[in-house]
Amino acid sequence: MEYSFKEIEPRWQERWREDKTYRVEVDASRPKFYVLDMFPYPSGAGLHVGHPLGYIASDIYSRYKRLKGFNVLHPMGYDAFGLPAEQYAIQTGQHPAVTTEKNTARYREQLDKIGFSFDWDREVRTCDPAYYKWTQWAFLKMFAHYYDRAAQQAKPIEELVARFEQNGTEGVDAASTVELHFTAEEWNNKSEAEKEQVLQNYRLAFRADTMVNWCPKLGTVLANDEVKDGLSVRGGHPVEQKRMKQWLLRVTAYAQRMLDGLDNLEWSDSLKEIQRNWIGRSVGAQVFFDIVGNDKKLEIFTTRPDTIFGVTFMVIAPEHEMLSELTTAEQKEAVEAYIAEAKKRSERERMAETKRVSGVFTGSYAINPFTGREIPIYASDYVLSGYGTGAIMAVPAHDSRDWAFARHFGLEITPVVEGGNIEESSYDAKEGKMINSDFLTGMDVKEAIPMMFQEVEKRGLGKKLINYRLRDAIFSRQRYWGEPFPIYYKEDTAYPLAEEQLPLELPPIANFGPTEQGEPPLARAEGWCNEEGYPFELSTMPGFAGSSAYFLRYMDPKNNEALVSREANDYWRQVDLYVGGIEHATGHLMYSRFWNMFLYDLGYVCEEEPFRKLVNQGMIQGRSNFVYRVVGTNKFVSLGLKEQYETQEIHVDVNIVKNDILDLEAFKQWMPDFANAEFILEDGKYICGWAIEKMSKSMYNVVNPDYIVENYGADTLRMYEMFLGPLEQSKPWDTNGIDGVHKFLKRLWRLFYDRDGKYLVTEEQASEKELRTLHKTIKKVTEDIEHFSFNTSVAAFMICLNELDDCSKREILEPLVVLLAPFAPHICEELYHALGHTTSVCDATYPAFEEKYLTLSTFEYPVSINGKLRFKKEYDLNLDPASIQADVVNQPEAQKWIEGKTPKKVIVVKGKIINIVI
RNA sequence: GCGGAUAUGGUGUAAUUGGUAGCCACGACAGACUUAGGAUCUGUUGCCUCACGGCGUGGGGGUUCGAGUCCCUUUAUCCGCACCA
Repeated sequence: MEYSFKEIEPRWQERWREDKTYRVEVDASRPKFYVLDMFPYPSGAGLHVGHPLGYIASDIYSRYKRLKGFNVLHPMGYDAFGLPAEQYAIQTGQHPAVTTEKNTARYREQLDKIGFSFDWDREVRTCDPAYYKWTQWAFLKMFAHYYDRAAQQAKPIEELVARFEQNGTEGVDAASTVELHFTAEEWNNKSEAEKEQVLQNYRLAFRADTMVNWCPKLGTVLANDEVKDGLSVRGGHPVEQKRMKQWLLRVTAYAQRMLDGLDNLEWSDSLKEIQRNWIGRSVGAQVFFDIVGNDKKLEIFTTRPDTIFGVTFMVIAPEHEMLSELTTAEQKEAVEAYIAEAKKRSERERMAETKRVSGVFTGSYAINPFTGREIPIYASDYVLSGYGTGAIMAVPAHDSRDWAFARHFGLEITPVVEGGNIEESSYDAKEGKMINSDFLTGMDVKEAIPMMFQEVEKRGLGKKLINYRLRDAIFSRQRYWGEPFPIYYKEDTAYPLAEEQLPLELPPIANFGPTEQGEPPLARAEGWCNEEGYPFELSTMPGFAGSSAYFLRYMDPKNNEALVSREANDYWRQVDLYVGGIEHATGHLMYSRFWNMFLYDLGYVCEEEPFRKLVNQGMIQGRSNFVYRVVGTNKFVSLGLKEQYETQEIHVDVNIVKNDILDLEAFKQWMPDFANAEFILEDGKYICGWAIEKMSKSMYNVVNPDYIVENYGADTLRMYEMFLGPLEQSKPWDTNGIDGVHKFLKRLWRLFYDRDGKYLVTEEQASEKELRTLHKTIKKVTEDIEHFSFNTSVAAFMICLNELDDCSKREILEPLVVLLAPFAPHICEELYHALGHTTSVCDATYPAFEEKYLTLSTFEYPVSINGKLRFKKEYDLNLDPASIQADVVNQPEAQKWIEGKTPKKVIVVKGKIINIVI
């Protein structure tokens, strides 16, 4: 009987579905473990072989934990709102819900074939009203709260209103868009709309008129993490800066907590570093500079207050609100020309030309508060309006950008720190002795910085301040296929829906593009207003809204009363292991931490951080194959001979190439153009060229998991994906090599059944050697799983089989099958039952290794003498190292090399003699 | 420019964490069984050399009895951030 995966795998998948083998419930008697995958966006292209990599790893870990006695929550769902379905809808008129449903079914079919242990009863879809009710609910909560910085916590907005009514802004320390000051009287005299206007400055979900990333091609605004190099991440369309009124989430309120929280997470250092950079904390000083002939002061932010004696000019951003006021009559024309030019340049150009120096003198002067000198104020786009105060004090001697600017405009460069050669470049390092700096002169930079923080405060010039690069997240999209905002408008004032009115369902429309007036598609919806006729918000929520709390919903997916019940949350708490791509570092992984912290502040969840341990699987790249057409003919020349001809390189479908050898018949049938192809072969074969590229349809290098399952089985696919290399490393998919893993499973099968289907397993006692092999394997595999080193654990199974040498003893095979079950569940389930069990291998007991089998016997070790002699001898581990030394020295073999001399030194490491020095 | 990661046979990789470099596979070569093989099994396979032996973990240097592993330096590739004051 042959190993027939085609028969075995569907049979067990069916059985698992019927028996609900993977259903999981709260069970206080057992320890819990929560393993989560990043849920997929169901795209029309279906899964390729790279998508399941992380899912397979997490599935192995889930199954392993289950065998170890944990109650494992391992759910799956779909991130179903999104751009591609909507773009498709605009082109075809087909409703995104229909496309999404179709794609989801296809995904499910593909996932099922791989044999995952998901509890599908807990499936969530972000586009399901019963699900997005809770996305809208969280939004309403954010709308109804502000962030109290003193208490480091979100609090109800009513508490803030009460404080305003009592004392105005006096004593209020709240996260806000701009710092406001008013008295209780002023507050109480405001109209309802005016009060709301003020509150928008504090709400955690708020509407503001800000500079946003506007993508004209997509017709929507985008968050910072959705833009890269001035292009939209989805589609690669140009993005411009535009002032618009948009909904935002005040994620900046949580900047410090998100930064601090990283320290206690088991995430990779590189991922933590990306988040730290994205938050971008910097400690500096706010300093106010007097302006000549103006009562107002110019506020700047600097991290180098120590260099203040070297300030020779000031620079403000072209968008700075004081620019027109600072511009003198003589400079008006030049400044306006500069602003006009700066506006014309796209964000992309501006970023590409960072070396270009441009700017304009405003005509005004500021006064250096320490030297009393008058210094010119310039405007330049190298100063960003969005960071700090949009104004800087320029220290050309110690900042390379200021240096370039000073050189360009012929401004003075005064060194204040010793070091470097300021004729050639600025000296930016934060080390050295201070010079030309009055009372700082002679000090070290490291002493001068804290000294100046004090001095600035003492003189009333400003104060120490912490700045973050993190921006509030733009939360509205001018799109259809997303969660509607539970918001309606009276005049221009936003009002929340009552919780009881949720979910506010997406209305049906027929045309999915923006209106002629440029309004979002929801403007086309009939009766898109509340009972009183007040219109609802026309934008919808962004993609990250639905994925920000889905891990909580899995804990209690059918609850209609709460996002997650207290009972379920208290049990499952947080995700113990999260597996997914690093591309979500500054998007989803930031937003869901924010979202979770907010719910934590409100007492809805019991853990501040959502994901305790996170593993980033690497990307699977494609491995493309090429054929070489002789130019102007229909002849194709094999790789080794192509230098003799003038050839054209053509991508060929990797599925008709094996081990880089082209299947000639399949090639002829592949495309009509090649039906009459002729070949110039080498050794009777056509050898293709290859290259590592992104896996994509246009490169014909997409390998479909169904294809692998069809030809080798799910168990082979699972093991081969793990065998390919370390989980976290990016690597190309190469179907060559899959035979090795497949052969392993066939050999395992052979230990149970011979060719004629005769059952071979015996009750015979295992030998010492066999037991050693088994226990060595258990130890190795267990350790490797714990370290997510699945490639080496697969190798360990292969070594085990090599060493076992056709052993068909139950004593060995039964533990082995359980050990292998997380990797190859179908065949192991089959073999486990063949051993006489009637329950699932998922409920077996994980085999423990016994140390005695590993340590009882003697072991081999090497000895080298002066790096020359190498010989082996077996010793008992329990022997005293000293006696081993004596023994080795006295051995004739060793003596021959020592040649009668007394060794100077015998080096023993962990009871092993490593070297003898004569 | 700043930050992070990686570099080992023809290929994917491994290395008890400072201790015989190349485990486990793929591929290749040879053989066995076969009508046949893209099945199965056995053997060989880092490089140079008939061999003895020598060389070998991107390059150069260092620490050490001993370095793929630690330190310095350099090159290449990938990733993240990018006028962040």
